[in-house]
Amino acid sequence: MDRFNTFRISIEAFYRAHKRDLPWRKEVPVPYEVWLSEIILQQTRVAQGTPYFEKILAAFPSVEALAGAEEDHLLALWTGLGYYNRARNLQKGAKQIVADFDGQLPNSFAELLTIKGIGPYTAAAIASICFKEKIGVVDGNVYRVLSRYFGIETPINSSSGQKEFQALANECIAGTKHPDLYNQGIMEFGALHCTPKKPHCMTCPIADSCHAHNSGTVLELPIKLKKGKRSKETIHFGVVERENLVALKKRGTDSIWAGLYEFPRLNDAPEQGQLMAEPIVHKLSHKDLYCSFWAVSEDEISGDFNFYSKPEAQQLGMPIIIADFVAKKL
DNA sequence: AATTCGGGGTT
DNA sequence: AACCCAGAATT
Repeated sequence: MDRFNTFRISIEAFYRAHKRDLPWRKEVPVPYEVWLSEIILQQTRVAQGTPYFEKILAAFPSVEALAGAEEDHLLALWTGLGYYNRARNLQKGAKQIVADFDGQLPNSFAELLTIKGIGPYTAAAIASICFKEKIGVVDGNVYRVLSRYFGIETPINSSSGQKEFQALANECIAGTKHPDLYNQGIMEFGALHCTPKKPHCMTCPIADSCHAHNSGTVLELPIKLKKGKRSKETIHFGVVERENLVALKKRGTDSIWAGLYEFPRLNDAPEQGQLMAEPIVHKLSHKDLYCSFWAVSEDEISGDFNFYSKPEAQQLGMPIIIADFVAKKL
């Protein structure tokens, strides 16, 4: 029994004992539902993403429905989830699947990779869960579990590290009869047991053979290269109200909040305008946004904005900071 | 190889 | 305040 198989068998046993009951986990998985859930869960905790999965699936129950959706409708349902290009790419992918694959998810890792928004992780997840293909998933959980168990010190956010961990993941899954079970198992093990800060080593079924545990380096792994400090940005929003309507402007496809609606921006604090609340620091993972909301007249704003009622606005995709302002202050 | 995409939960 | 989350696209 080699080290890969010992590890894999323990992971599968853990999963059988501890698997969570999630809406997209079915006896016979539905590829569309697995795809949708995996896109939503990118860089997103299961607990945060699950309600979004439920309401987006209800609104768009099939690939065809998703392909035919109004972009603003999809983005409205996505509001608050973040990484909004996922939603836009999801719909591009749906159109691709309708056009090129007769509305059915392709059934191989290689073909799945050709779909917009599907990268190595998502392709491996769908291929293994739905079609039993033996490609290892590599997500944040897998980096942590593999680096600790096998004692890998290559930085996980380097391209060489990504290659090395993918190869290792593929070695681990190679001997299984249940690729779906193993791949979900290692993620579940990372999420529930081999956690970042307080791993449950005292009750770990594989602590005896874990390199990090035996060398006292559990909390040092995985290695991740530090990134620079977050940048700062100041934003002045111009809030123009007229007869229970408010001016909103749809953002372009570049930079943050692509395709979302927001109050038209002002270049600077306006000469004539009323500050509606103390400036808010909206923290993104890579920058801090210092946001001020100014009540101004229509001639202070420019560009192709339109006026919307509050209910109309709430049918559009908005950054959460704008959605909250519309909900509470208007 | 680096950077840029959100927002919320944990520590 | 720092870290992390069922990552991918772009430069």
